[in-house]
Amino acid sequence: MKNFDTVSLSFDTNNHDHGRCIHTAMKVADKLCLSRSVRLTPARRRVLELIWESHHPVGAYDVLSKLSQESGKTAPPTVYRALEFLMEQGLIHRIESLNAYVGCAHPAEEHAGLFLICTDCGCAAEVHDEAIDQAIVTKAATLGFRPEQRTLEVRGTCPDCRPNS
Amino acid sequence: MKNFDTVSLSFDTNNHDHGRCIHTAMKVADKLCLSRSVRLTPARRRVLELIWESHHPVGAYDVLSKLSQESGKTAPPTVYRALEFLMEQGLIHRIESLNAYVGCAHPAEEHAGLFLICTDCGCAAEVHDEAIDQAIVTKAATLGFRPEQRTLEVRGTCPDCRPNS
DNA sequence: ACTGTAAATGTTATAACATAACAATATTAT
DNA sequence: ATAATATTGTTATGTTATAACATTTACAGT
Repeated sequence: MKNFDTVSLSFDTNNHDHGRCIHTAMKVADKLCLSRSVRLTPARRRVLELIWESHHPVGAYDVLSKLSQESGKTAPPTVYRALEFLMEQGLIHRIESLNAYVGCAHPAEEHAGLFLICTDCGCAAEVHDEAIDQAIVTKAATLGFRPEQRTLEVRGTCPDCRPNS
Repeated sequence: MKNFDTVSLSFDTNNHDHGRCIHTAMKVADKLCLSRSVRLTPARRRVLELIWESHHPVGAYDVLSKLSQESGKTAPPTVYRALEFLMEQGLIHRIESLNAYVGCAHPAEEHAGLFLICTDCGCAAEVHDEAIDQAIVTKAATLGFRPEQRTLEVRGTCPDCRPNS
């Protein structure tokens, strides 16, 4: 049921308490970095917050321009380094089909996610499904392929954007 | 068994008769375009051939430079237009995680593929699996999400590159 | 507290990927 | 032949990402 909750939150961008959403994400990030003895520096932390400002995947240059607005001239490497760190720590995911980044709702757990991306409102929900994982692993094994990392992005229409039918 | 054959071909880049591979792909493309009354012009055809030169996904600018070598100065839009056309016709697929393009082995059929990409040799095999398709569709339905298009790319090690274990 | 080392950040430049806009040419249907 | 449409050429620019090297900051050991 937990996954479903996550998804509900993600899709329901107008009605959920997103401030709380961000707050929780940041607390989890703080705790996680502390426990791993890696440094969630102010710059990295701010980038994470900016990404969490919505459930829409955010481009690196969007982050960059916000950063520039609030902290004066900032160069791309600043953002990309922060993104790289956050990805390594599992705090964000990259949406390959959008060249954009989105906060991860449960960074502590190892996971291979599935992103449902609404082409109407632009929101992206990260969900998990054992049956999908299993099917992919099985298929790969059949072919003698050893999977290491994966990208699964589904574009379509989310429940909030769908004319009720 | 057909999928397995396809995959074997794709992974077995050194041993299969790739000339034949290309030849078949081009014939299918010709036939398909004819049947659809769309024009596989020389430029488009050549781009398709270049992409089929290997089972490795090819970047747009790789295609561009080959085209420039053989036909004199060529500009990016030439390549991107051809790629767009070939994608529309299902003759190639885009690998989002690599910003690269790869030939489609069965362009006539509607399909949502899965790409197994070897991080060692760089080859990409397109496979299909009913169980995976089903699991994704089911999950989406459960969440009220209407899927329209999807990207599924698995990076890992292919059988040819794996130390026999 | 001092200092050497490693980590992080700043800075400049450029690479890599992609499209907008408009002109010219080729194809097709009539 | 000609008008309408599709394709290609051309120039410029937009977007995404990284290389390379300088500087600053944090931290561990003394």
